[in-house]
Formats: sequence, C-alpha cells, structure tokens
Amino acid sequence: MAAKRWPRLGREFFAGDARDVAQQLLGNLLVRDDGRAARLVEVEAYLGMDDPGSHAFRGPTPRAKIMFGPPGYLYVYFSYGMHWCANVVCGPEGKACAVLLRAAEPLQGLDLMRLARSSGRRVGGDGPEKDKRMPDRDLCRGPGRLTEAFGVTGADNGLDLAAGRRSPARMWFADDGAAAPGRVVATRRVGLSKLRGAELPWRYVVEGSPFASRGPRQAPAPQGSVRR
DNA sequence: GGTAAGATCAGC
DNA sequence: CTGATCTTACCA
Repeated sequence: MAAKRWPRLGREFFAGDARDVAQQLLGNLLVRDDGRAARLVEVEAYLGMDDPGSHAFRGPTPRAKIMFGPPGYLYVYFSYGMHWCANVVCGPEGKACAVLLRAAEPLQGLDLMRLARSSGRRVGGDGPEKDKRMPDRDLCRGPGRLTEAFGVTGADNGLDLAAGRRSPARMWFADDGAAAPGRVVATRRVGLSKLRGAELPWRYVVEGSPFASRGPRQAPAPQGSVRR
C-alpha cells in the first residue's frame, strides 16, 4: 500500500502520441516522495507545433523549451498571473507534445495536500475562526489546484518524472494495479479561444468522476451545431 | 518599451 | 459572474 512500492511508469510510456498517452494516463497515479498520491481523472493533450492551442505552437520559446526535449519531463507554466499548471512532455523528442494534468482523486497524503492548499490563504477573517475543512473532492479538482496540492511550482519545471527508482526522483507516475477506469469521455479542451483549436476533442475525462473539474460534459457536436 | 490575452480560481 | 494578478509574446 506504500506509494513508493507501486511500479513506476517509464520513459517509453510517454513516447507515443500525446492523445494516446493522455488516455492511458487516466487511472494511473501521480506520486510525490513525501507520500502524496492521487489518481488522475482528467487530462488534456497538446500536440506541439501542429496545435494552435499549445505553448509550443510558436516554436521553442524560453517558456516552451522543455517540451522540445525528450518525453517524461515536467513542463510547468504560470497561468493567469496566479496559478501553476503541470504537464508531462510526451511523444518523440522534438515534437513538443505534452499532456496537461487537470484533475485527480486524492489517495494518500491528504493532510499535506490540504495544508498546501490552505496555507498562504486567509482563513477565518473577522469574528471567530470558522476553520472550514476543504472537501477532499476539491483538493485536486482543476490544474491549478492539483499543482497547489502537490506543491508544484515553476521551480519544478524540467524535473524528470521518468527517471526511475535509482535516481533521487521527487515525483513520478505509478500504476497501483487498480482496474482501468470505465468509460473515458473526450471533449474539447478548456479555456482555449476559437483560433487556438477550441473545437479539438483532446480533453479526456473519466466519465462521471466527481473529482473532475467542471467543463464540457459531452463530446463536441459533429458540425455546425452550436451548443452554448 | 507598451500591451493584450491567457491551458485559472475563489468568492459574491 | 467578476476580480485578482503577472508572464509571455508580439508590435512599434
């Protein structure tokens, strides 16, 4: 049951097409060396220079540089002036593909996650302390929350998530042997404008998971049909 | 050197 | 629904 014992996903796991890697990642665990672990329930694929939604679309800018390297490395970026978002680089080296980790079901180290999610934030305010306990469900529900729960910041950009047991890795992916998730729904990706590939169905969610973020629930309409 | 938009979240 | 908050990339 110890998180450190679970078999880890190796470099080859991340070498394929980002859309396949994304779907195969669902149900697997994100693990930290301090015991924090969570099962991924929502991810998005970004296809590098072929994808207007990708930060790598404009080539190897300083920010996107990590994605042009080999698969299995962590790409962290700062979003909306407040949040960090975490990706794992995948596909063949040079293709700059990645999978954005959007939401997960917390499994172990929930106390650490809760601490990370509430520290630095004002709790209580006026009057007696309310001390509201954040629901487990909200700890990793969204890309910014997930990184906060795991303590991931820009300082972690470029970490090798597929370094293997022999190296002093701080974070990795693991397979705990649980049954694969039932149905996976593909929807359009969250937060992309029209000109950035908003219609592409590269967000993958474990159907019905309460730990997934809000977002499109269904696959994009076939054509022309405008929903919302 | 200036600026618009952005792979978001919490609170009202 | 809106405000917070600031980096990135692009234009002059």
